[in-house]
Amino acid sequence: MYTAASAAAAKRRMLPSRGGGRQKVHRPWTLPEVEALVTGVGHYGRGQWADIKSLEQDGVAAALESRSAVDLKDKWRNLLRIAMLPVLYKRREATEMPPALLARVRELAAQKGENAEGRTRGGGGGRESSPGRGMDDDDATNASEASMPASKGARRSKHHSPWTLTESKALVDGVESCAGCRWTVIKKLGLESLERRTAMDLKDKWRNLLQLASLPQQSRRKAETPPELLQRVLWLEAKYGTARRKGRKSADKESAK
DNA sequence: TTTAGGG
DNA sequence: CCCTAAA
Repeated sequence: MYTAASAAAAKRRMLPSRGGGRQKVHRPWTLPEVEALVTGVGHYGRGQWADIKSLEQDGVAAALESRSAVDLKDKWRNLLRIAMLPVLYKRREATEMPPALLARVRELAAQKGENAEGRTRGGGGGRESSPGRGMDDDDATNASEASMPASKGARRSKHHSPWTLTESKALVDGVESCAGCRWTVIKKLGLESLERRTAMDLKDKWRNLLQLASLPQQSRRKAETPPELLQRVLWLEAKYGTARRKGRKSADKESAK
């Protein structure tokens, strides 16, 4: 909270040897900087902070030269709060922020959660055309999409692979029913929820679930993944994990348990 | 290395 | 702004 934040700030402030240069001492954002940030988000969308920082167009890169990608991310978050809950920032920067700019922020924020990337992995003819992914296909409001370079979709090999709880559950179900078989086999079970995930994705996710399940709840980020599911992960891993690594069917494990 | 969130 | 889990 504030105590921790201020404490960290104080600690930071007193540390004499902050090294060779930047002192990182609260540098209020100037209007030009904020405008550059907004322009950047308008071009690449939220995220892509590194790209925005390098955007030469309109002098965005120049204006944000002294700000790191993380700074951009933090500032955007603050701008969003100011734009969405003005009442909570009455006598602050909000008053110095041009209403039109805040309106633009809200506009960009409403720009939908961006287009989901097209996972193209492995060579096994992954067709994944995503038939019914549509939760809400309202793209009619993509007014500024035209100004956005096709940079999202082409260079989306990394970053973001938001697994939904439904997918995670499906994965656990798959592991359970497959009893120690390979990920490629689980993939072939044809679970609808796992349509857009490759065998490697399943492996990676399972690894993450395992890590999550192994961490003390105190260390867990949010409460996204239900403890019950994580519990099942631990149980299934203990039961079939070894078998999977050895490439066996573990028919004996069944009774051994 | 970069991004997302909590601190 | 910092710290750090995730990817």
